[in-house]
Amino acid sequence: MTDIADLDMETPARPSSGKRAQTDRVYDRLKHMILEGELLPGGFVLQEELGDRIGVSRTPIREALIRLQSEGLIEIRPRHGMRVLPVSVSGMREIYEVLTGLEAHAAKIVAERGAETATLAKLDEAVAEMDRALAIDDLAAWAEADDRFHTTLVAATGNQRLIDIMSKIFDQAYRVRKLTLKLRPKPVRSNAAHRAVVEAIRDRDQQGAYRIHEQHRRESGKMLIALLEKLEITAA
Amino acid sequence: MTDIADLDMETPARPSSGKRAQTDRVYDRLKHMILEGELLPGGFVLQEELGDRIGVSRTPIREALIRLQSEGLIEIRPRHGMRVLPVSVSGMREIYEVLTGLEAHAAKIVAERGAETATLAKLDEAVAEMDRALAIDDLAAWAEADDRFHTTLVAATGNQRLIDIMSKIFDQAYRVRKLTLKLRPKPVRSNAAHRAVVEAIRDRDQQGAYRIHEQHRRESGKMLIALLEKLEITAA
DNA sequence: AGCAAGATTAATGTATCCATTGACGGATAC
DNA sequence: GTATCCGTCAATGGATACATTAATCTTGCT
Repeated sequence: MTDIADLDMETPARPSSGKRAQTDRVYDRLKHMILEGELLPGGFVLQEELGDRIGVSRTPIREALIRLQSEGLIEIRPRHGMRVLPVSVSGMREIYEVLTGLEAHAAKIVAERGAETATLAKLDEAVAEMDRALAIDDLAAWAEADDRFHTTLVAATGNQRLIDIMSKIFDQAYRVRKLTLKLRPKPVRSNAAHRAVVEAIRDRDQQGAYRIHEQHRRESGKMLIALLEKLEITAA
Repeated sequence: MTDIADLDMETPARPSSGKRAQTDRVYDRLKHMILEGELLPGGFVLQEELGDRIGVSRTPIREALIRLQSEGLIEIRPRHGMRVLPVSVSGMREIYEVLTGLEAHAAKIVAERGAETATLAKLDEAVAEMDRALAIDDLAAWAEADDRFHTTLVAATGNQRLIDIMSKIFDQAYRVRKLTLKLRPKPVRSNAAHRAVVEAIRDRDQQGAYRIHEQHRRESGKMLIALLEKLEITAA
């Protein structure tokens, strides 16, 4: 019964355009609302209210909520509705631990296998952009380039499962990172670390890539946690 | 609006017993069927058929399927039903890459923070059990102890997100591991590696714990992949 | 015979309906 | 005044009904 042709389909392609089901649009919409802070943590919201707000019945709402819950963005509580989960300081610590381990591992893998020139170029470009942005104090641009760097690095492993996991973790951290962007010290050392990682990858230096990236993530994680503790920011 | 009391609830406790919703039971049931091979990869199964088989309407089926899909166990294809995803060789490679990176990182974290004596005892006990099982060629018992070792190690980090991610990855690998258990060479070196990891943790030797565990996972991954390639096993 | 366009059908996605159940408030007993 | 019990009610979980739509089959044409 197992068709040999099935093998290539192991990661089903989700049609990103064209006719999308209502559930998917609701999911995207809600996720956007959560990430961008239109829907804040704390209060419970009823399914019906969400339905009214988005203009759809409870069914697609429920299905979208199930997905969001399994991704750790919301909590569904039987007779209270759903609420956006706050990300506590300890939650952020968890997130950074995973981030550190997985990204450093990704750097090692990429260094081991060697990266395409196109990938290296993308990484270089991201670092250059970070420098540029930092020079003119454009934090938003810096953050964008930083994201791109990390995303490119992870994508370069070609490991879809790894990519998916990282993406979910990123989403969980998104709000906090956005909030703290303006408050954190200027990320000067960050750029140097990124550059060094690219170099290690280029040199096929597995251990170096791993060590440098791990160190970098660990430090920026520590910085962020310290910042959060100082600010007593608990939710974003 | 953000209640300070919310912080502790960040990881909502799922009531594991008591009144459970039908959706949850369907989810458990389906997951069990998939993991234990009662529902094989390859063929598409319609929602209605599942409903009939389990004795429930399509609604809870759909909701359970959404969860299973987001966990990477099945694929839902609009007019064909759902099918259990086969785990290809390359899929297994992905899984082991993640496993390797995360577990080694977990070992490092535990070594860094130091483990409770209870945890160390559990790990010791698991290793002892593995030895015992190996001596009498009881592969099932060995596998069970091996699982327990890895689960305990990851749990010892106390990082719920890490634990959840690992659990999902484990589930994905479950069928293949079960299939190959009888076919793989006797895991003699495995036990030694496990023992060494526990020692490193006991000595608070971060780097050692990381290096040994990474090496171990990497090797057993390679062995498994080679085995799969030889057998041309593509789905479980 | 082979192929294309249209009709048919079956499975889904969504809406709606209904029964269940847990939260809340008020009344009562202490 | 306080705590407890019970009744009410609202929100949910689940079943059902319905519209949509893509896959398949038919049929006619070349």
